[in-house]
Amino acid sequence: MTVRLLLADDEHLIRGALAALLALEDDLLVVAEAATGPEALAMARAHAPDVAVLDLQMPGADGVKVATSLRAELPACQVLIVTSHGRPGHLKRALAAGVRGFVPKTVSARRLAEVIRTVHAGNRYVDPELAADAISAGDSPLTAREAELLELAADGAPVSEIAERASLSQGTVRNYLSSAVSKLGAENRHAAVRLARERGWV
Amino acid sequence: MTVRLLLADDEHLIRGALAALLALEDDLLVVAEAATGPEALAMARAHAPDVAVLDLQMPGADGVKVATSLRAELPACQVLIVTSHGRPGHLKRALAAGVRGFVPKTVSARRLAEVIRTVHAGNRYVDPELAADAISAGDSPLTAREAELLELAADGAPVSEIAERASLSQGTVRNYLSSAVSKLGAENRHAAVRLARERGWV
DNA sequence: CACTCGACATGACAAATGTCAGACGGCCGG
DNA sequence: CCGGCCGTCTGACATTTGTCATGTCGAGTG
Repeated sequence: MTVRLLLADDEHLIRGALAALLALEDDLLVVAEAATGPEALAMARAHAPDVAVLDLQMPGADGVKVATSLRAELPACQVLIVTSHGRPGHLKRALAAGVRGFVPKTVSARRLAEVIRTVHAGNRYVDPELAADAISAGDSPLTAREAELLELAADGAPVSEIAERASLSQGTVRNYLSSAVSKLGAENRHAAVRLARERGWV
Repeated sequence: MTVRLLLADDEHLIRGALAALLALEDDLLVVAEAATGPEALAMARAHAPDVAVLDLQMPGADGVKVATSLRAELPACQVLIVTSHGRPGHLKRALAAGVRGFVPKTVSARRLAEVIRTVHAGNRYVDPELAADAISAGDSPLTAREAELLELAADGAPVSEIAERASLSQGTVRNYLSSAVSKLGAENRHAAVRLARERGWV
C-alpha cells in the first residue's frame, strides 16, 4: 500500500532533493509539488494526496493556514508540517488547526519517512524537542488586544501610527504595549516584539 | 575527473537530501558533511575537498566566516554559498571573502551541479536575481560607527546600555543612531535596524 | 444581588528618545 | 599650506514613550 504525497516548500532545491529522497522508500509516492501556499491548496484539490508535507514558511499563505483550509476541504488528507525554525507558538497553532505531525528540518530523511507513515496511519507525531520547548514556553499570556497591538508595533512604527491604525487613543496603545512588555519581562516594546516572535505568539 | 565536495548545512534533512541528489551526478562526490561552522572547518581540514558548499546561516560561525578561514587555510578549495534568504549585503561580504559562487536555495539541483562545476573550474557564478538586488540596493551608506551602534541597538536595548557597551556618551549614541536612521529613511532606530538587516548591512 | 476579577480604555506625569547646533581632528585637492 | 569636507563626539532642547492612577463594562461566583 503506497502513500500518496503532496510536497510543498518554496525552496526548489530542497523540495526536489526531498522528493528524490522520499522516492527511495518503496511505500511513498510524491504525486504533487508546490512552491507557495495557494499552489499547495490547488495541487491538493487536483491530486487528493493521502499526506501533505508542508513547509511552515511559504510565500502566499503559511503552512498552518494551508492546513486549516485542507482540513476543511479534504478531511481524508493528513497534514505534516516541516520547519526550519521551531517556534513554540507555531506548534500550538498547528495542532489547533488539525495538523497531525510537526518536525524540524534537522531530522534525517529516514525519520521523516517514518513520521509520514505514522501520520498516514492516523496517529500524531510531534518532535520531542519542539514539544518540550512548547511546554516550557507555555501559553501566550497576552490578551487578544495586546497581541494585536504588538503586531502593529512589529515594524517599528511610532505609537501615533499604531493608535490611528487601531482606532485607539495613544494612551490606550501605550497601556496595552506596556502591559505586554511587563508580561513578557522585556525592556521595552521592541524587545517584547522580538520575544513574542521567538515564541511564536504573534 | 570527479569533484570532491564538502557539504555544510545545519538542517540534517536538507543536507542528506542534497547529498543524495548530488550523488546522482557522475562527476560529483560528497566526501564530507557538517552541521555547524566549526565542524565545516574541521571537516575541510581533514578531507581537503575541491569545493565547499556552505549554507549562509549555520550555528557557530556563518558561511562567510567559514569561507574566510577556508581561503586562508586551503587556497585550493573553492567556496560556494547557498542561502535561503538572499540579502544583498551578504553577497557583497561573501565576494569580499573570496567566495566564488552564491546561489539561493530556489535553484534546481541540476543547476546547482552546474554551478559547482563552474566554481571548480575556477570561474565565478552569482545568481542573476541576487546580483540585481545587490546592485540596486547599492553600498551601505553607514559609517563603521553607525553600523556598530545599530548592531548594539538590534535587540531593543535602551540607549543607556548601548552607551555603556560602546563607552560613549548617551548624546553621541543618539546622534549616531539618528544619523543612521535618516540615512536609511526610517521612522526610528528600530525600523532602521530592520531595514539594515533586510539589506544585509549589519 | 453584591462582589470580585480581568479586559478595555483614558489622561497626567516622569523618563527615554530624537533633533539640533557646534567643537575637534584627520584627510584630500587646489 | 590651508580651506573645506567628513567622521567622531558632546550637551541642550523638544518630542515621544513608558508608567501610574483611575474608571467603565461584562462574566463568573458566593
